[in-house]
Amino acid sequence: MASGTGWDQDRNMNETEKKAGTAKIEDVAKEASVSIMSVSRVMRGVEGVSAAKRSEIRRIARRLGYSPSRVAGSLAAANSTLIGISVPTLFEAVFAEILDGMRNIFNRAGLQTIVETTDYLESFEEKWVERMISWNPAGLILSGVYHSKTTMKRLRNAGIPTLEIWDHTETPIDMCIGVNHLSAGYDMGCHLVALGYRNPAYVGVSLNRDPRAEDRFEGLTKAFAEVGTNIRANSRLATAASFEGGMVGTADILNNADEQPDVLCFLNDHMAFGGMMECERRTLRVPKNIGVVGFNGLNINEVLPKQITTSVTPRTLMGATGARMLVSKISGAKTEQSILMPVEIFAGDTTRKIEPT
Amino acid sequence: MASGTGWDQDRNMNETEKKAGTAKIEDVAKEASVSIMSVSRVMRGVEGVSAAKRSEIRRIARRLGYSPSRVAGSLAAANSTLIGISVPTLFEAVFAEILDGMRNIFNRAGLQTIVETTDYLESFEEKWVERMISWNPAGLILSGVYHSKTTMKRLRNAGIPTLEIWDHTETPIDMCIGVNHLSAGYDMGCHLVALGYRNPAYVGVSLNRDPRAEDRFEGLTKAFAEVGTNIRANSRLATAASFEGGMVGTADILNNADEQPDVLCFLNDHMAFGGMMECERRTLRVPKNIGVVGFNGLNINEVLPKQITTSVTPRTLMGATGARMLVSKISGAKTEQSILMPVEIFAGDTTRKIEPT
DNA sequence: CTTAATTTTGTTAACGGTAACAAAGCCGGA
DNA sequence: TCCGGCTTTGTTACCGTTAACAAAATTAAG
Repeated sequence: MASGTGWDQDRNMNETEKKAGTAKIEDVAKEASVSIMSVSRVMRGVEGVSAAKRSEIRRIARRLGYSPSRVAGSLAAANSTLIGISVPTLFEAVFAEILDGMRNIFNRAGLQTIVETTDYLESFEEKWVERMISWNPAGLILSGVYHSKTTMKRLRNAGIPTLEIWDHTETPIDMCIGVNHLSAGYDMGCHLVALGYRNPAYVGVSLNRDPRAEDRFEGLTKAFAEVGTNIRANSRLATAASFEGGMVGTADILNNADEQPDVLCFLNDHMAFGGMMECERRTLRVPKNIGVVGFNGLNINEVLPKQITTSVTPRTLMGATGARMLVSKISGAKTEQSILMPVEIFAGDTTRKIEPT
Repeated sequence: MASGTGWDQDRNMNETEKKAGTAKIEDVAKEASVSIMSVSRVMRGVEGVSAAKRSEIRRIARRLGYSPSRVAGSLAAANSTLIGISVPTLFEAVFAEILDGMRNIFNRAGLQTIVETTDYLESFEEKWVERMISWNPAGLILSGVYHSKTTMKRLRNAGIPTLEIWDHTETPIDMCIGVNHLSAGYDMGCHLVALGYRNPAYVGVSLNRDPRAEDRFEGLTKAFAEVGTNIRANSRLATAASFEGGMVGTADILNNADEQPDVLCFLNDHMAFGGMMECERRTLRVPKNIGVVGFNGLNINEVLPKQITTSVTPRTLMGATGARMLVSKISGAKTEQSILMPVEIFAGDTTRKIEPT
């Protein structure tokens, strides 16, 4: 093969493999002495090439390390295999689970996903939408139903199949699947009221950060207001929805509240766990002396000796169903416009029936 | 504006906004009575357009809802703003944190990231690499240093800046930043040996699943072998590296081991926590009756009354540094080829000094 | 007022493919 | 042998943008 000199070796490689990754359809066509179209057909797996040529072209493409350019391809064919997905954060298992539910569906449909985090910033989401649109995606997925005006307008105009997930509205940009956070909060509130709790406190994060959490808080507030209690008066906002945030917020409340609360409601299960740890540290017994309530049904609950009372949301199913909706919309089928998923209250070991005082 | 009839309104919109999202550079150019190139220049923010035209073009582009096609753009300019990132899973906070560290760096550099999960499957990673290459990315990031042969060859040939992260090797495909899992395991093993533990057990997940965990186990094994103890004889493999997996594996060991272990080593902190819960359920006191050791420095540790002894890895910093390496390589600068990050042992409350028997 | 230098604007030819259509090759039947 | 129909192969014209260069307009200098 190579004659032995470095120069010849280089030259030889130049002919057969070149800079490899840079081989284009033309190189393959030349090497196989066929037209570019034949190569294109083989690479895309469409009919109309004789078996002999087909396998010959395949072999040469492999040898040259040819990889068809999706950039050129999707420009020419005006088709896209890209799904853009925006979530606020990947630290919340919620979104990891939603994404996990989507994965298989999109893979099977041959769609490529682009995941981006917005850190709960509308402005960031807006820029992301702009960037994504310029990639001509087959579909877009946004978290929640609150977006900037520009974002909404942009998406309505763009005519790209769009799915809003996790939150719910009857008037989505295009399609929507999620839970009703307001009623999730309200239902939990009613549950607590029914148990006899009358002196609740809330620990969350700064307002305007996570609108879903805000809605749940709103629901809780309403439920307690119906029995004449104002939970809002007794709330603390930590800087992060983390274990530690829950702990710090709880410490703050327990130190400073006029009257000791009989139940602590948290933005999510992470915070609830942190808060519960703080209670135990102070030898406040849960649920004997104080109740603890989270949100989401985090899987840490599986191993806790005292399972946290929480609202269980169907994350994986939501992801999978949402992905299916989007795929079917993309393929032109008629699709459900808006799906409301149920939230179930899990009555754990951190709340109990309270005797009326 | 609109004359009042539905038809006219439609017509009006047709002229000014069209199907909006579908406006192309040509439409803007026509509307502004300038050449396509002027519009292109304005949109890209390059010099050489008079202030008057510039703002006029901007206005019209906005009105028409014009969004430049990155697909066409990157084909023509042969430049790419895409960074492909592959991680095994998003359920491990490790990877979420690494990604978080990268985010700002890439954003600031104007690079778009595409995140994909491989579920620890080499075959999946291989397909992903193939797909990514066809998008002509500016750079690629893979998790770990173990990849299929095809993947390695493909990447070496493609000439795309590639970063391997989380694990470490002196012979990366291109660049590498991570920790040495083997010595992390070994160091923790030595730490435990020094504390006096001689009867360790291990709880992880099925072999060949997570090669990094495998390496750490190897290191642990070596450290204990040096004092004549075989930890491998006393190990359990759960199906998932979760809270529950840790609990189930622990129960299995405690039920079936010939001799009760004096310390339980876990694949990560999640499993360690689950295991600790199981110990407490059995009123086995930690660390009095049994030690518990995790890996990673999960942030749940911040709130636990007993902080888990663990190896702390610099995830966020690793992500940020890795992203910087890649960016600088992309921009043609000379770059470090391989960076080894330190792992620190955190001596928590779940291990103690053991008296020699 | 010229002329040169500089800035602004426009033209042409890619970028790497695909769609749509045209041409060529192959087959059996008349 | 010739014809029509089917399959295989090739040609041409884009897809929406940018690089490179050319032309026109403007400004500065003499």
